[in-house]
Amino acid sequence: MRALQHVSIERDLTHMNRVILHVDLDAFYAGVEERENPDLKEGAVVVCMFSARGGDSGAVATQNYLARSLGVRSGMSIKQAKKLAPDAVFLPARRGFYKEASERVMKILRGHADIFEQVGIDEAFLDVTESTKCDFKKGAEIAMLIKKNVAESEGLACSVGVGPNKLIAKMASPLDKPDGLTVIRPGELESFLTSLDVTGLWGVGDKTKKALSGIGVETVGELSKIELPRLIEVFGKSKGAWLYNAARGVDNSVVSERGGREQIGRITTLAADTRDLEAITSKINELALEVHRQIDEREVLFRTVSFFAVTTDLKGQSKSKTLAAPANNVEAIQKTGRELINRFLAGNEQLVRRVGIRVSNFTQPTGQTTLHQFE
DNA sequence: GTATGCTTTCGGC
DNA sequence: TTACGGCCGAAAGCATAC
Repeated sequence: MRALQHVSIERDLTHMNRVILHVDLDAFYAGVEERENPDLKEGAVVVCMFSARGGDSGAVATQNYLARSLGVRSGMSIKQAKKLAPDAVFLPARRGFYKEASERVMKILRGHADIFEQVGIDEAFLDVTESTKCDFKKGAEIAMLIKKNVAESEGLACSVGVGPNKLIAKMASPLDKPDGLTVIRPGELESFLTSLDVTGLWGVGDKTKKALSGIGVETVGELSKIELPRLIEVFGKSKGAWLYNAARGVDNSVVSERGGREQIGRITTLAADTRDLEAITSKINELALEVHRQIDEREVLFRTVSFFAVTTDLKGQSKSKTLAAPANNVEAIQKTGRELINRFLAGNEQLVRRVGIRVSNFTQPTGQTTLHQFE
């Protein structure tokens, strides 16, 4: 009897009272550049991806907070950024260099986590439920320690959100940026969520906002008043249930270590717009070599190949094909790539500006079923 | 009808 | 309206399977 009670309490604790941290490096690329050259901190810094067209063709990857205050945003054209911040320093992005810094930071973060999950180059989730014994005060102390460690060893600022699950931690981390720390305890969920616009929920974008608007819902508080059956009726079982839970700050998704990227691709801007099959194919073949080098390194097989194109009007389109059997040779990428290029050209009349190729749907070369047969 | 898988688009940084 | 990278993962939308 006592044992049963103990089990059920323990299960409740793990389900309801997790302590999750979301760590996000502030203006990461710009932060690394500032650390390398502290004089940069005096002014606006814009880290750019220059295209193969030369001049200022390209887009902004990220900017420091001074540039941000002038209106510069990631994704905007470099030309536009130069109009907004003519005195800023414009630097070419050095991705490999940032990756090295990222790896050192992630190593620090991993050291503070019971369970660790890296997301992209500059974000991570840490489950610290065990080591804090579900104590949010201890969670906040770990967050402060992480911020101190990352600042001292890498000279970088980060913002941390602490919450009872991934959803809340992720939503909390940007609230106090830069160099922020925001803790949201289970008892504070309702007041935190109620007045938020529905798009404030991580996972709710424009599409879902419009659909919710259609049933008279604008804020998370309003969403929480809708009955579950109604949400399932409008959004289907899975998304309806997700919305129902999210509106209450409930999220059962777990922090779990990732095995590496799930897709590997390369994309580039052509020297001039074209619809020439041979020109596009030869560029894709080059990119395929690079993609193949990476999957070779990872020692994985792929089953899906995707071709991606941006046309003169700057609209993106993709074509993909899943192979009957996993492959690992560059010829499979190139051959399928050519097939997809043909399909794309057949269905589109625009000139092509950017092209890319990517592979996904990975499997391990030695199938586990084969191993299990001998166990 | 629901689950699953595949293709395409979207959106963040 | 003008005018733009290179990635990535997730969402959306559809087809097919059960």
